Amino acid sequence: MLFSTKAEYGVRLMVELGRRAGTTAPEEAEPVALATVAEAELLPLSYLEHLVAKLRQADLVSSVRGAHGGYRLAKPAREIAMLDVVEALEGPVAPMECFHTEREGRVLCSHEVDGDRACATKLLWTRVHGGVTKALAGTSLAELVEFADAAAATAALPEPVA
Amino acid sequence: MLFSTKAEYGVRLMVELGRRAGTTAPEEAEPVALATVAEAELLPLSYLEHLVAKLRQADLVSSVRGAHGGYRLAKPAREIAMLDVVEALEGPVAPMECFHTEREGRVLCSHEVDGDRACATKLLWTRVHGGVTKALAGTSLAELVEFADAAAATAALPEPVA
DNA sequence: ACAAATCCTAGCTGTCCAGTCGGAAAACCG
DNA sequence: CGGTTTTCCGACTGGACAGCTAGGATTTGT
Ligand code: FES
Ligand code: FES
Repeated sequence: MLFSTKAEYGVRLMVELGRRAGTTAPEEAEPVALATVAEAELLPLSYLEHLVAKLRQADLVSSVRGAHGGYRLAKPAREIAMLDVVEALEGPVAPMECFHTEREGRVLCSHEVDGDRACATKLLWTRVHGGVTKALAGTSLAELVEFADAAAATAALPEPVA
Repeated sequence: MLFSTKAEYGVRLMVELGRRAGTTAPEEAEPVALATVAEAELLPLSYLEHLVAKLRQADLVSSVRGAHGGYRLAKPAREIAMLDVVEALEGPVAPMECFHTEREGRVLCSHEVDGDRACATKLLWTRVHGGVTKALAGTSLAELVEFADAAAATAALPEPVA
């Protein structure tokens, strides 16, 4: 059980955009060309194009076309929940094929739709689903950006000789 | 992102074994033929054979060969954590390909192994992983069995005429 | 001996991930 | 203007893996 690289790459992309924007309001930040982040993160450019398209459709990034164009965050990093990012890339997050969350948090599973019998495993998948969404929804892009900046800062320190 | 049907079917199988055992100690319970649970849960028998093999290797069920043979739980349902069940079926649970949990809970990811740079997304996947494992480890088979029994009981009530 | 069951290995079919490719449209620059 | 840089869009592919199925060998009750 794992997320695909769509999520991995897409999250990287968002973090990179967040880092370049820094503290400036997203509207004023310079758009970043996709080739730049592809080089920085060592990811295939042509693949990133597909991912960023989904992020744009979800209104998480905005684009500027033409020369000197690129992408920037559509809203400040603190207001972007990673749940939205991941769902934009991978579709609705559910632990099982048969598991569909209704709008009001009500859970449906195939066995119940069929109506024949109560589903024994629903309790388990509901808990798992809750754990994942809670972790995802409770993490903002800003947190990851800070985390990445902090890691880069310590890495940039002159290596003490052993 | 989802678990495969291996987990779904396997959990069903375990619940079924737990229900048939009832409150009797697992050693004394009659072994249940796989064909029985296949019929009860409408699952392909030949596929279940593969799944139960993994559960047996993980010492979650024990088998009795020959006529009147079958499977039973290897220990009381209350002592079986669903995390073990799922991991036996799907392998180690990790949200990403690049994400490996060391024995002491330490987390390694490919970027760090390469040593070149700190991984920006590790924070996120660590939280997700924690959410999933917490949900899975905190749920025992006994809980699911009780849940299933309760649901079956209400369903068995005579349907009030509309 | 026979039947009922577990056990084991192999293979098959579709789906989807990960990535490539080619080219169109849009905007800037001289 | 024309050329360059970029986003944008669709189609295509190669491989991996999920989800079975088939066939048989082995063990054990009656
Ligand atoms: S049918 Fe899978 S959770 Fe109910
Ligand atoms: S490389 Fe994926 S979590 Fe670090």
